[in-house]
Amino acid sequence: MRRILVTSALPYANGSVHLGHLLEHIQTDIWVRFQRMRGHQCIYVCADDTHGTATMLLAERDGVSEEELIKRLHAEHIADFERFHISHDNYYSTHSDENQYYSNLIYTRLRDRGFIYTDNVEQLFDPERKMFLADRNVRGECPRCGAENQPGDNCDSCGATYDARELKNPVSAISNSTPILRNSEHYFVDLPKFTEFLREYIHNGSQQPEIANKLTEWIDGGLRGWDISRDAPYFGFPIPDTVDKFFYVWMDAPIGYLASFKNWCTKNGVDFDEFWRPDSDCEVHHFIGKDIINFHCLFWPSVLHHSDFRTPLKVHVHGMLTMDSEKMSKSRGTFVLAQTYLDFFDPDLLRYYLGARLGPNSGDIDFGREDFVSRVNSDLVGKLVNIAARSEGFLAKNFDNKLASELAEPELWQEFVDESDRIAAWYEEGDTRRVVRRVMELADKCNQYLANKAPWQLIKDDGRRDEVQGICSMGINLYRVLIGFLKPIVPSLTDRSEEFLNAGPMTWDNLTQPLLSHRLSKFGRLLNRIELKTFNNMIEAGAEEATPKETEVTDSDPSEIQIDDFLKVDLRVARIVEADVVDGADKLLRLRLDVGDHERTVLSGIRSAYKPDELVGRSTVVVANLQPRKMKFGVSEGMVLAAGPGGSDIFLLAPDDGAQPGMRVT
RNA sequence: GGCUACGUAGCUCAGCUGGUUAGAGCAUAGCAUUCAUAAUGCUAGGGUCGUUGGUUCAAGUCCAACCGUAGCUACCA
Repeated sequence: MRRILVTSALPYANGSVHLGHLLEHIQTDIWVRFQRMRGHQCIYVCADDTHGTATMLLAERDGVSEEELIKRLHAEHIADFERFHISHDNYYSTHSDENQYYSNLIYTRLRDRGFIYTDNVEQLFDPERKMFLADRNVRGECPRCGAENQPGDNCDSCGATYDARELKNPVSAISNSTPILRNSEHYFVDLPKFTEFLREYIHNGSQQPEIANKLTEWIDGGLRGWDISRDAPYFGFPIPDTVDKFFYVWMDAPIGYLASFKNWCTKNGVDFDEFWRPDSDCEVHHFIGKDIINFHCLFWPSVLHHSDFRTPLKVHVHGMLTMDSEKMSKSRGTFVLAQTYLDFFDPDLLRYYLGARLGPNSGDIDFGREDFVSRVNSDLVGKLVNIAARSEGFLAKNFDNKLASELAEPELWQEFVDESDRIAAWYEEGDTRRVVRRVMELADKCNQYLANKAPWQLIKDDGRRDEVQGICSMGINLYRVLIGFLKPIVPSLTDRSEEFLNAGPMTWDNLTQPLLSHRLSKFGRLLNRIELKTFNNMIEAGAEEATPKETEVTDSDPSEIQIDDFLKVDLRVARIVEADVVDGADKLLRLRLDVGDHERTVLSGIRSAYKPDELVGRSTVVVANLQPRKMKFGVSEGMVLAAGPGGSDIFLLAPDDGAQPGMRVT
């Protein structure tokens, strides 16, 4: 049994989970589920990346503490990933005791060995906010072409790169004041000292070939010291034995992998050092996007190696996600949030589509809406699931759902089973698009077999009933192998299939044993076709969501409203008289509300936290003058109020005893 | 600008170390079929493999230049 630790890059705690995050977590999760299915110990950890100026400014804008902000997003991120069946063993935070401990430990080890030096850095300083400005927080005129309102690192207009200090007429993007130059002492990791180590490390098989090329280029260009300190005010960990110096967020972010794992180890009684001591024979795998290879393939292994930790066995780098061949864009609506996607589609469909597109190299992945719809409909529904559906009918009607006692076509069965090793090898190297392609070829083969045998003809002949049973049992058994091969990619479709197959969870070993003389349980609908229209609706919804948010950011004072604004909202006490689940919707409950003089129907997305029965008879608060909204499953006439991040953490508001339906809330 | 990838049918891609008439799926058209969530099977059309040169008996496959696309260019999170 291999012992494997796996990570995905840490999502930053300043926004919601979107399709870009999901690409990475789905890729990782497929790999993780595959390893577990093979019987290996595979621990998958992640965390929120919480530190830095961005968190600080965002918290300030929202008028909350950084801790509150990151706590809220943490809960939201966990809920989002869960709904996509991302099987993290621990989803932690870089703002944790463990992380501070390891950050300090690594830093002091590096320092005591002479790998840290200090240097004076002259930087733009915002005199009003009393803080140093990162390049992105300065705007000014390009020193080369004179274009206005350019950021502090390079010019969008002419492409020049420069130092923020060269900008003409610089302005702080935070306070609009004019920055001044100021000196500050910074702490550096002496990266050039690690050059020889890195040259060896990047060719030890831990990197994809094209990534190793890229890294070689950087190393050949000469490494510079890595600035790991930031001045106060900064949301982060103070650097030991300094005043007002903090670790740069990229210093403690990867250490968050250690912290999250340590936290899990403590809870599960596992020895952390088994995995992280230099001579460990456990495996460590990182999954990242190609935008952050410098941090993970240069800084991170250097830092680990020189502070007595093992280095990662492999860094799996994927490309960026584009939508319809364009960058994801908030205003176009193609910057799709996890929550938006879930309002429209089953998570397995995204997993399938991305799985079908992802390979072992770091090329970009384009999400084509027509491609998505067609792959789901023809591959998953038309080819694969259809095999089960068309076979099952005969078995249910004529054979009491019982499979034949032997295989009708042992050679065909063997041909499918023989693919097991090849497919496993593709999973291992992250080539899931090959897995999917091969499985679909086999599905074609299976449909050909069924078309050839035409059991719907044979069944008319009483003397050939056994043949029909044999053919359909083949269909079911072949379906089982195929869905088993795809289990890491589409876990919930597999769950439903396993239930129907009635033979327990599939492992990589047992899926190559045929089911004989076995009784299936009742067949339910496994998957629905989708429409392009739904996809377009999702994009529209995404665009709508994005619009108000962006104006909010630019508005000078968005947080205050007038009393009139509040009084426009007609809040009423309502009693829930009926509550039902909505057929076909995952998240909605249909509530019948008594609001005093009449009753009305409200569709509410609280199904993940409440059962219909527990709601009937309760009082709550409803927005009574909300424009009725047509939803996919009917018209909703209002909105009930609830708090919480979502998932099982939704809390319906309730008035104290005595409040009667129809009373206005003021 | 430099670097790293990529550029094969309308779309998404296979084509391993160069070797018979360049493949698949989707889409399109025709036929068949009706067990299945209109699902499936068979057949057909469609590509001078980004361009131009070169190496070779032989190149989509190697080399060079050029064109185009994407990303990176580290003190941005």
